[in-house]
Amino acid sequence: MNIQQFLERELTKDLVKISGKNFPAIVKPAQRTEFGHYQANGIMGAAKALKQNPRELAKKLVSNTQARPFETEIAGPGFINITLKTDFIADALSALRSDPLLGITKPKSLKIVVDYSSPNLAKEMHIGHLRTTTIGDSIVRILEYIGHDLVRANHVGDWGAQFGSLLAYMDQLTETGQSLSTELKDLERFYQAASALFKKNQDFAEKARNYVVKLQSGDPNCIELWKQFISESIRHSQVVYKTFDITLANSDIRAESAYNDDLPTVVQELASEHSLLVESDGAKCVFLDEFKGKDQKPLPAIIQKSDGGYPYMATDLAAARYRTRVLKANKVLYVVGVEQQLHLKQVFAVAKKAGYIQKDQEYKHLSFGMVLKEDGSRFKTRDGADVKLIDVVNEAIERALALVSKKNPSLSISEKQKIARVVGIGSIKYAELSKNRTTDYIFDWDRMLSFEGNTAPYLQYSYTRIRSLFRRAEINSLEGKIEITEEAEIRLSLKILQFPEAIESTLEDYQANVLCGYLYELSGLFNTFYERCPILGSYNQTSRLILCDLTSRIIKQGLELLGIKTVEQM
RNA sequence: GCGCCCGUAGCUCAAUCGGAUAGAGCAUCGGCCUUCUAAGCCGAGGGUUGCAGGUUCGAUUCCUGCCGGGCGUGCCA
Repeated sequence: MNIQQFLERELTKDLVKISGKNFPAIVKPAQRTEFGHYQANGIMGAAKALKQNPRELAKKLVSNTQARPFETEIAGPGFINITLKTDFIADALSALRSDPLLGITKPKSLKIVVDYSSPNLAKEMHIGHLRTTTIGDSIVRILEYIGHDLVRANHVGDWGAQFGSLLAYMDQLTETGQSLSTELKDLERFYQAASALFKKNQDFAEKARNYVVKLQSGDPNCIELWKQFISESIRHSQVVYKTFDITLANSDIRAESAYNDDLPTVVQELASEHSLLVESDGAKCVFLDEFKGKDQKPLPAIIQKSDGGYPYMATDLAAARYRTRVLKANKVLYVVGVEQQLHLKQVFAVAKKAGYIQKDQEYKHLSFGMVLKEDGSRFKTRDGADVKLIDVVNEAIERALALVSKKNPSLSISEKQKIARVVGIGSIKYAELSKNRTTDYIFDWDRMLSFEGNTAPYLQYSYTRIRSLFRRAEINSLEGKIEITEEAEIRLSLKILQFPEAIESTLEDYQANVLCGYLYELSGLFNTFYERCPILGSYNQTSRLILCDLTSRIIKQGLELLGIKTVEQM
């Protein structure tokens, strides 16, 4: 049950009754503890529209009480403060215990495509892929959890000019008798070596350009080399996904090249069926009024280049077409950097005109800011200075191992390693997810891998405290009345009951930091409760253990929705 | 030039889409481990929310103008 929605319904019903008009009660969680548990803010607005005194209106609303499970009180200019009765809270907690969804009401199931991670296979995954991969994976997990039908779309870049020099380099290595598999182990170095050759050696550059043509014309030898490179590169990224607990599987990959055969069709459909295509300077373009470039000139969406090649606009349109027609998606979410905003706007606009996006579908760009260095400058994409994602992950695990060894030296090596992995990976993901996704991200080892405060380890640690209690308690059933009396118990209980609200707010704009904030508050309230209220051996041990149990279930589930694991001790 | 985004405590970030006295963490300072894991808890200091106007009972939030920063702006992705 969503208490906020319950209160909203109840009070809005009453407000409509006394005002005769359809005013919402606007119920929100109380901002300060002295204001109770929730507050209704809609009375002031309603009173203004009715030209009435807000406090008078509030008085009517408050006195219009039948048997309500909450107390109301007028405050300030016309707020209504709402305090839930402890019986109500206890009953709601009881109901929650048997609910595998922890209070969430499943919405109507939709088919949702999430386009995320989508690395360029010509490069090794680097820190820039952290955001799309972590955010996308979390959104997928949350949407799936509440019952939607998810398609993970890993739209990897496996086509285009950058493969020319890679293939030429592969060819050259084979000719000189070097082991390809050895060289491909470090893709980043491989790419750098190839691009260095491209710059330095004119013959090589010529060969590379040749390879692009050969690749695009489907030359069998060339395709064979290409396939070898791609499968090696995919293997690399799957290792990163597995290490980093990302749910993307090989089968989630639908690469750019998968749309190759559709590209001429897209061009043809845009031209003949929709008359959208215009030739301009030799390129086939779609001009839409809403896009203006420099000097107010019309800005084209280039579908086919003057040399006959297809830019990613074409591929993205083909992908939209596929997602609509074949996948029949209700919703498509693109977890892509903010710098692609204009591009995606164009894709969506052209796709709508072409009927690749239907009126009842929602295509949405979930943008995120860039990864910056400490000095605020941008991580460059082609100078080879990018930090490999796998290195970040490994360093996090190392740091976590050092910390757990210090904090809990008595654990066995294998236990420490297991904990270090869970804590290290959790820290990186949480550092990313706990921030508003739309702002830029400053990459800082120390900050990212600090394990204090509002971090994954804090939540994971709270969880282990609870698990430790249950290990000590040695009980196998938790049957008994829930009795909450202490302030710390009430506040914790209320937060427990707000899990559905947290999930819903998170999904309003797909902001994982809302869920992070909720889990952090939950853990904080638990730790306060833990300090203030004795649990084992106390007069209401069972009731308190029930609170502990619910807290741990939510932390575990909530972290899982963020792609973060828990351990039993740390 | 034009379009979009951002500017909140020394630092990193919140503020549930207009609500009450702008909150956390880090850092600084002080207290709490012979009792359930101190990766914890309790407390203190720290703010003209870039600036100036406007809208209204009420603005970090909406509007206008400035200042500062970023990204994008026809054949890379």
